[in-house]
Amino acid sequence: MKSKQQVVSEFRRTEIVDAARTIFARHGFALGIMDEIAKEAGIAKGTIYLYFRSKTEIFKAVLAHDMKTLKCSTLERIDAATGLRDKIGAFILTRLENAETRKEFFRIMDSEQGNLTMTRSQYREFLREPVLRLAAAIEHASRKGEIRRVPAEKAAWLIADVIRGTIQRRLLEHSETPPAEDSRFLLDFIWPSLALKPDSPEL
Amino acid sequence: MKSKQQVVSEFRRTEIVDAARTIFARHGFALGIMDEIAKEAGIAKGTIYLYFRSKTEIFKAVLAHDMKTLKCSTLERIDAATGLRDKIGAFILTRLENAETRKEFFRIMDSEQGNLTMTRSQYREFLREPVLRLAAAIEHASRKGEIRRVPAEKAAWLIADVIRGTIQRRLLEHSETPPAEDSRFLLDFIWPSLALKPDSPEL
Amino acid sequence: MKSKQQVVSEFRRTEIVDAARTIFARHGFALGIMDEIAKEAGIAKGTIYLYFRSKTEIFKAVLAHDMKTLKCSTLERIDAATGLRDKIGAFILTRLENAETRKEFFRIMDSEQGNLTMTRSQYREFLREPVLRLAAAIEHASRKGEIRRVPAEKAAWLIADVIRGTIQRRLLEHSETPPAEDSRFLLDFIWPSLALKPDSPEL
Amino acid sequence: MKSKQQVVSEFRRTEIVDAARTIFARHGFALGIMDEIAKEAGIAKGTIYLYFRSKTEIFKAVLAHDMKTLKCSTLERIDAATGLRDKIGAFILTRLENAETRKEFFRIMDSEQGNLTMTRSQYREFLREPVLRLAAAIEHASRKGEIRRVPAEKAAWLIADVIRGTIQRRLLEHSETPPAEDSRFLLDFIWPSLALKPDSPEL
DNA sequence: CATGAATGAGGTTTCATTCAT
DNA sequence: AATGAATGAAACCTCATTCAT
Repeated sequence: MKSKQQVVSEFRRTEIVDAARTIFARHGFALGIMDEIAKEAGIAKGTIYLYFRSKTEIFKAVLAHDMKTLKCSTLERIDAATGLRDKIGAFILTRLENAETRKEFFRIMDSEQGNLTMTRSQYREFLREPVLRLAAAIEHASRKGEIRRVPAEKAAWLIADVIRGTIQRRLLEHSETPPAEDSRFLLDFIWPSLALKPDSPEL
Repeated sequence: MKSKQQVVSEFRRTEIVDAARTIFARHGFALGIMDEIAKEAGIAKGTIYLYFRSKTEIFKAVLAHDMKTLKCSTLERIDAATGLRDKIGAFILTRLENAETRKEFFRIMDSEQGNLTMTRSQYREFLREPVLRLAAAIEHASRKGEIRRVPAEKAAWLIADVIRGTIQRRLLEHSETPPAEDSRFLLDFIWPSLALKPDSPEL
Repeated sequence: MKSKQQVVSEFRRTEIVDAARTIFARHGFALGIMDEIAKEAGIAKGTIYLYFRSKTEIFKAVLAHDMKTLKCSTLERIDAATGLRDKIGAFILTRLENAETRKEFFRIMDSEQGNLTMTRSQYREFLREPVLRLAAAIEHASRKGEIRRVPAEKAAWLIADVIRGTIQRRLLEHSETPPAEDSRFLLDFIWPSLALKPDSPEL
Repeated sequence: MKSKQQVVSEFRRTEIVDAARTIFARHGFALGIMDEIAKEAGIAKGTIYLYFRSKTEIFKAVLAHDMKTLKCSTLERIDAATGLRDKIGAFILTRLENAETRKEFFRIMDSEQGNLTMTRSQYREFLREPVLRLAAAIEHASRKGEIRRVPAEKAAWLIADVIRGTIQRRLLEHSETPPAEDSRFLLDFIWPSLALKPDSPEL
């Protein structure tokens, strides 16, 4: 049971993280200024330091929070789907939708990598779990002879790659295409690489 | 015919660009300090300013130079190949090999974004030409009935996506796998998405 | 009604302007360094930038403030005097006294020029108003036949010139002569140039 | 007898001093850059240091040269004139004409004072001699009863003051009035302050 | 003699972090 | 707990001076 203290504290942290995400998405880490984050959060600059030790700490918190959220929702929807094709579809769609609702996070992930010692590998880590979940499903289907024999993990990463590329293009071009449409296209395009026979309709 | 002056000057610029590439790859733009670049280049800080007006100018020079180099080599090898499958293979292999020899450039491209007014979109631009060249080949084959009917440009971008993902994984995992091997795998994996029939029964 | 904030802020600005005046008077604009101004003001260098955007901004503030003060006091005392001779006397005395209490400002005005886009002409502007006020009085007396017919504005500027020269000599020689004495001498010397008859006593 | 060496060396020094005068007049001492001086002189930057030890040295040379030239011409013309009124007229006219032909020097003298330890007092020194020569003439006339009894040196400085002010106004307003005209006006205006009786009834 | 590329001390400005209120 | 003024380390850039050619 949380004390009132904790609730308030938790709330402040969330406020700050939200503000920071906006600012970092806009300017990147180095050019995202504490003053701006404070203003965005509607609090004083000094207050931030009551909740976070440093700018880097906030940055990590932003990523950690978003990654956790996104990872969970992705895993859930993969698990909820039955059959490999649907699981892959769920993976794709979830990621595209998430990118839609959390553009800022994706913009950050797109831009800050390698600078802060962890970001890039942390991102990989965050993606790894859903990807491995997908890989497991591929492996399973592969063994049961439902699809071709493919290196499951590699295949799963490639699927993740095309999703990521698609997301980037959507962000870049301010695409209005519904996620579901891009999702369907991706699935149809990729599926023949896994399927035993050309069972996908002509594109 | 270049004068000795020009040769030396050209050489200095190259030295600086090389040093800057290393530093920017290591720390990103904002955190890559001029002092460090100078030290890496083995010259004094002030000297840099004899050849470049500002830090941003250097950054642009790094990207412009590498992009041009990479773009040209990619286009050449695509054109040299005959047949769609080989062209795609050439595209993949060239990119993987380039990433091998120019790791630093890829690390930069992976990490810097739209803060510097251009980077991200400039990168897109640099990739666009080879991708469109590939798309043209796909379109051609598609019309001649040699492959499935697919939206050529989209397909080409997806191919670029899996390559990019593979490159990143290679960089991240300090992979020792020869580019040719990863290249072959990618091609085999992607090809069924384009082929009329499953022509690579065993992977 | 000013808030406490505003009072403090106002006070800081004044402190900085005062320190800057001292430093600029000592070394001029280009050679007056921010570090020194900060030290003179007894604050950290960064603090200055909370109150002024740039070094140039501070310089302008120094001049604007002093000019306004000096101009107002001069105009007031000219207006307060009755009769041309007394008005001229008021002009001279006020300027000499001001130079006494604001030596630093005069040292700056003496040394900085049109580099800073404005200074010199701004100075002219600042002097112009009192001088024109004096010119009006001369013109008036001239038309009423109280003095010789002279080009009023030119005459007023010449009076300003001898005052300026006297001020400079006083500053340079660290003169101990009371302003009133120099003032009386100047007035007696100049007056025959305006008077109808040689009515001034032998010097 | 000068050797060829010395002649050439002398020539180079003059070239540099001329260039420096132009640049210092344009930007002041601190903002007058060696590169610019070199370019103006049409030689390489390094060459300057074969003839002058430092930037300050050049500045001093500029002033010293111009002051000497101007001082000599002024003294000569004062001496050449006979009678106090003509001597004063000669002083005024010479200064106005010099200001015309050596605008740059006057612009420097107007702007750099007090920064470089010497300038201001050096300037005073340069003016002092002609002024004292004038003072001597005034003193002489005063004793002989040709003019009022006035403190000769003070009076001479005041005359120098109105000249200086006039020069500044001419420079500032890019005045097209011939020096002779301004000179005549000044003399007519000042003379009554010295004359025994109002001898110039019409101005 | 002449050059101009190279140097690096030193200047202005920014901004993460602290601390008195 | 919250504030935001103050701090000062560090970044970018300039330019007087040197020195190898």
